[in-house]
Order: sequence, then C-alpha cells, then structure tokens
Amino acid sequence: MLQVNLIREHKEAYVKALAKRNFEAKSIFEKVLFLDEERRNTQTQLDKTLAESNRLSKEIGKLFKNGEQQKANLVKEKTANLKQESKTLTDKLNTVAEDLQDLLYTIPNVPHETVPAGVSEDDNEEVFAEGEVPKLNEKALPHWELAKKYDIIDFELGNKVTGAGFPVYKGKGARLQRALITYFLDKATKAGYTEFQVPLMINEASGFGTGQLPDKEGQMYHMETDDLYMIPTAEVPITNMFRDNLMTEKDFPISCTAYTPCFRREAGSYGAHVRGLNRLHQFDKVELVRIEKSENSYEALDKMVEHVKELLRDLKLPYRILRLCGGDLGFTSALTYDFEVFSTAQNRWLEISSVSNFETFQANRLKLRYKNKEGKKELVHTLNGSALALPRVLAGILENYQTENGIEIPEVLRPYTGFDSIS
RNA sequence: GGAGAAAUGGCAGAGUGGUCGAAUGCACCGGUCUUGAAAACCGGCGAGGGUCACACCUCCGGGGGUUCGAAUCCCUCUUUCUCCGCCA
Repeated sequence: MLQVNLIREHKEAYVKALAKRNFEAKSIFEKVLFLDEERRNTQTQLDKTLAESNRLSKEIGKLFKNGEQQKANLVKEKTANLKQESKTLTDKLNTVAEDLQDLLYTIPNVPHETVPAGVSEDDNEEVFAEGEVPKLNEKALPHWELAKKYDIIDFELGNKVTGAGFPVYKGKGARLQRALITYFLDKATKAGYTEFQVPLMINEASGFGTGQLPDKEGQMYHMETDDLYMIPTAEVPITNMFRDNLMTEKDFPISCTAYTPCFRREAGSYGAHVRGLNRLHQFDKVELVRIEKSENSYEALDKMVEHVKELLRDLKLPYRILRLCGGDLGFTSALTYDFEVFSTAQNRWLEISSVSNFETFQANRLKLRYKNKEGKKELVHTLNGSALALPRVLAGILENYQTENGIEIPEVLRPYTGFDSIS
C-alpha cells in the first residue's frame, strides 16, 4: 500500500512510473487525495465535538461532587446534541476512511527506476546469463518421462490421493528432494540467515499484510470452517512475524530463511506448460526474507541475487536472470529479478527463483517501522527471494544431468543424497 | 470438547464509574559526580491522528452496549493459564 503523503508529494513521478505497468493512476490519485482531505477535515470536526463533550462531562462531575444536582442536570441536557453530532461524524469518518483504504488497496507498487516498461514476459530484460547448456543426445527425455523410467516421482499416485498437481516423490526422488532442501538451508544459514519453521496456514490479517489479500484470494486455498489460508509461499508467515513491530537500529539486519511446502490453486492453465513438475498445486521451496532500513535495501537485494547465483553455479545449471518489466512485475514489488534454468529436454526456460524488493509497500500495510537515530519512525523495506523453488530445480537436474546410464547427481549434493546417480 | 481464572506502557505490576493515558519497580535515554566504570542523585521515557509548533482527539486484548462520563459495569469474540477428557 502506498503512503498518502508520498502520493501527494510525488504525484507526477508516481503517475509516470506506474504507467510502466500500464496502470493509469492519475484519476485514482486525485480521488485518494480528495478522500484524504475529507478524512482529515472530518476528523478535526469530530475532535472538536468530543473535546466539548469531554469538557462538559468534567463539569458535571464537579457539580455532582459539590451537590449541585440541578445545575448538573441542566448541563446534561446540553450533551445530548453533542452526542448525536459526534455519532454522525464518526459514521462519516469511518465511511471516508474505509473508501480511502479500499482505493489504496487497488494501487500497485511504484516500479523502481530501472524497471523497463512493457506489457508481458516478452518485455523482460535479460541482465545476466551463466552456465553451459549440455549437449544431450536425441534420445534425451523430458523430466516426467525420466521420473517414470526411474520410478522416482509418481504423478498418478498423487492424482489418486489428492488430485492433479500433487505429485508423490519416491525413493531416490524423495531423497534427492530432501537433499536439495537441506543443502539450500545450509547455504542460507552460512550466509547469515536464521532458519525458521513457520505455520503453513495463515489468518486473514497476515494475508492482508503481505498483499495476498484482498486481490489474490483465488490463488490461495481457503479453509472455510476456520477461516485460514494455506500459504502460497513462506514469505507470508515469515514477513508477518514482524507485523506491527516498532524496531530499533540494533535489530538490524534481519534475515530469515525457511523451508516450507507452498500451496497454489493456479486455476486456468493447461498443456505442456503444466506437464510434470512445471506447475504444481503443492511444491517445496526454501525462502529468504530480509527486513532492511531503506538506505540498505538495494544493497541487500544485490546480495540476495548473488546468493541465488551461487546456488545455481554450485549445481552447475545453465541459467539467466531477468529484470521484470512493468507489465510482468508483481502487484507489491518495486523491482524483481527472475531466475530461470534452462530445461534442455523441454528446450525452454523454467522460473526457479524470484527475488524482489517491496520497499515500503508491505511495511505500510504491516505497520512495520523502526526508530531511526533521530528518534523518528520510518517504515522499513521488506525483501524476499526463493532460494530455491524445488520442483523446477529438480526438473532441471533430471533433464540436464541425464545420461544413457542414468541421472548423475551434482557434486555438491552427493554428501546429502548419499548416492552418485539414479539408475 | 467440559469447568474455572486472566488479558493494563519494552517487561513486571497497581488501579472496580469522574482531573487515569494510567501509581510503583525494572529496563532504556540524558545530566551531575568519577581518571574510567559502577553506585548514588536529578531529569526524561508508550502508540496513532492532528498542528509550523502548541492545543486538541483516540487507544488499558478485538468488537458492541449502558452512562453526561468506562481501564473500571454489561454482551460477544479472541488469546493465555490451571484442572478434567481426548490425542501424535
């Protein structure tokens, strides 16, 4: 959620920046500023009314104490009007404040100056690429065929137990997945992130805090009886642990990591793009979250990018980094880098990480602030990134490491898997 | 799931209808003293809105109500604790 005072100050610049997302902000901003002024005016009127009735109440108290009942009753009559008036004003205030809030919720984050304009993923900007695409022979298989051949992932079983998009990992497949998780967590811990285990369901307030609600409730699984949502990413529980916090300088840096399953409804897709592990309703992910002072946040973003690069380098997977264009940028993000691994057998790029700086957009909703050296309260910046999302990493490994004799295990994972190949 | 108790500032803990935004202690910040530190003493010290700054308004778990007036009374929800039941 954008800050109203900043909208007032930087209206023109914001309108221009939001145009990169193809978001027409001008008239909405005008409405926001109008409602905000209305809100403040109403508040002032209400305050005056309440002040007067507070004054009278105290007077009545004194009169009663002095035994001047009659005088007190006279004053009492005067309060009736004020009461009615303050009720009317309170109602008005609530309505205006709510309208303002609703409107603010519809405005996406202002893109960073480096974000290119664009309408779709085709306009994303490649900023880095590394790693060699292996030469595979003609008989190379896509990962879902490999999974079947070596009996390490069973999609049919998942269908039976739950439904499409909930695979069952078996034997060395399960072990490889666990090895990846442990490896990622170890790397994050070494890089200074504190490991957490967090709830896999969240309440409504948390959904609002990180911006999944109110817009994207269709993306999350909802437990109606208890009004809880399955997490679509660990970002939600982790970031919300800090909701309503007022931090001090000493609390920084804050860097957290967690492994969790993630649940996404992802309605509406079909075909080869959702084959196998490409898109699932339940998948595993190791997530990084950082909470930073505004002046440090972009440095922190770079560090996260470097961290993810290192993971892919270690796994020797060919990948590229994209700077998302305005049209592809998430609602809450100011700047996002997507990492994609090249899936050789499918001959396409698979997104395996997304690293973003939300600046104050989430912090404003979360009321997550810190007291700076001058004792002034400032909103913090929140950042997060996947390090990494498992299924597509697994797909990349299976496809890129396949040989005629089986699938080799990347060197760095062997201490974790306890085997060198799957055959 | 059943029975009972509780929820107050960073923490502990007073406060049961009127000058209570809230005693006191600890923690924290500033000062005096000290070679330095500790102790002692003095002062400051919750949050949000509002203002150039004051004034002023709101907040004692959340929501609603009674009253001229609520931290205090009533209703309701949530959470925590104790006991019982069930249970990985």
